[in-house]
Amino acid sequence: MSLPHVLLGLLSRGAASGWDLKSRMTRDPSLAWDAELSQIYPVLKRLLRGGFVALKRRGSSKGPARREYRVTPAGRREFLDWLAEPLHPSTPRDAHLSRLAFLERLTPERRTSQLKNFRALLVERLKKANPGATAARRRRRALLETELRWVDAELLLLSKEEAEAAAEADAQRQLGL
Amino acid sequence: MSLPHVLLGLLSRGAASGWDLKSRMTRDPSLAWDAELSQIYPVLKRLLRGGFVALKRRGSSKGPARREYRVTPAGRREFLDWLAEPLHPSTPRDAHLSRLAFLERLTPERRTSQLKNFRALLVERLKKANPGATAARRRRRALLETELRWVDAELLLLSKEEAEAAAEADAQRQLGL
DNA sequence: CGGAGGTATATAACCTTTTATATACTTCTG
DNA sequence: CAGAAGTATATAAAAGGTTATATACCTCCG
Repeated sequence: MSLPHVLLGLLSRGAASGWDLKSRMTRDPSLAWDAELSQIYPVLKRLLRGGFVALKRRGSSKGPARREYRVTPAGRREFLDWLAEPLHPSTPRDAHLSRLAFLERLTPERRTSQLKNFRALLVERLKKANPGATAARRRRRALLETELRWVDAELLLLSKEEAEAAAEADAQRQLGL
Repeated sequence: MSLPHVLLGLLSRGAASGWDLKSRMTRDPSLAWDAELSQIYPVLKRLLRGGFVALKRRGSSKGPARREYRVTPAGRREFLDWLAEPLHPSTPRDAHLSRLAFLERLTPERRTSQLKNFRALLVERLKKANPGATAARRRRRALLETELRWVDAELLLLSKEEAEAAAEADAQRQLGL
């Protein structure tokens, strides 16, 4: 049940429409949250009915009229209460990483290619990572860097294994002669 | 849609009941997945109907009869296909970390106490972290260690800020004399 | 001027996950 | 022997999240 609170948090950085909120969430991965527009619109309505946000209609230069929301004092209070709740490190679900847990089931070649692909994507993310202006961004960057180091270590292990296997095959061939 | 595949993966480490699968998932955080029993039982039924697992009823020494499942060849194939899909680093949703993104909204004192609490929980997790027998476990451990270093850096920053603020207050007092 | 593409809101249908509740059998403890 | 606690399965209801689809207005390009 974070979405409403995250929206309140984003709104308290400045009034915004549902569309704006979606792009703010998508643009900033350090937020650790994202949602579809189809989820955002109903939540904004609920927040409006609850008095946590106020609505201002605004003609827009492009497209249909924008519905801009800003937080009310009640909304700010709700947000701050949420923010003050104790923080836990979590082990969130991750569809891709759960695959990682079974990596050893693949052949070394496939494992290597999976990890190389993963590495390339990590590097891309690191390039895009925002400078560490906030604690959350510094955290994100540090984690990405660690993950990169980890992939490299795994790739190294795999290449060593391969070299050993090759050496052994060589030795066998020598014996055969 | 990972749960069915994760269950197949766990089952291919050895036949198990729904109850066993739940405890395997909960015990191993490097899996990056967990689910409630109420979700596991229906999924196992679906897998059974689909021919991906086979059932063996077993009287149990304690409690009602166990329904033990094992993967079929079709299940193994399905699992390996899933495993071979390209891996992406992801930015999963995390209810707690999304709170972190707004940390700067709290007063420095509250921030410090939040981070100290977070730190204590991290240390606990690190203690429990399994030795790095698999790539996924090595990854998890590395990330936890990085997170710990990050919290310490943030706490250091905060204490410096506090010291500066104190010094300034001191200077003002001196001027007032 | 027709269509592609971006801005903007909205809803229905579907799937996944959580929470609540029920049942059954066993062992251990008071 | 009553009740708590652990093992085990099961289902219903609610909440949360994704995918698909519709509408509307604008600009730019051919």
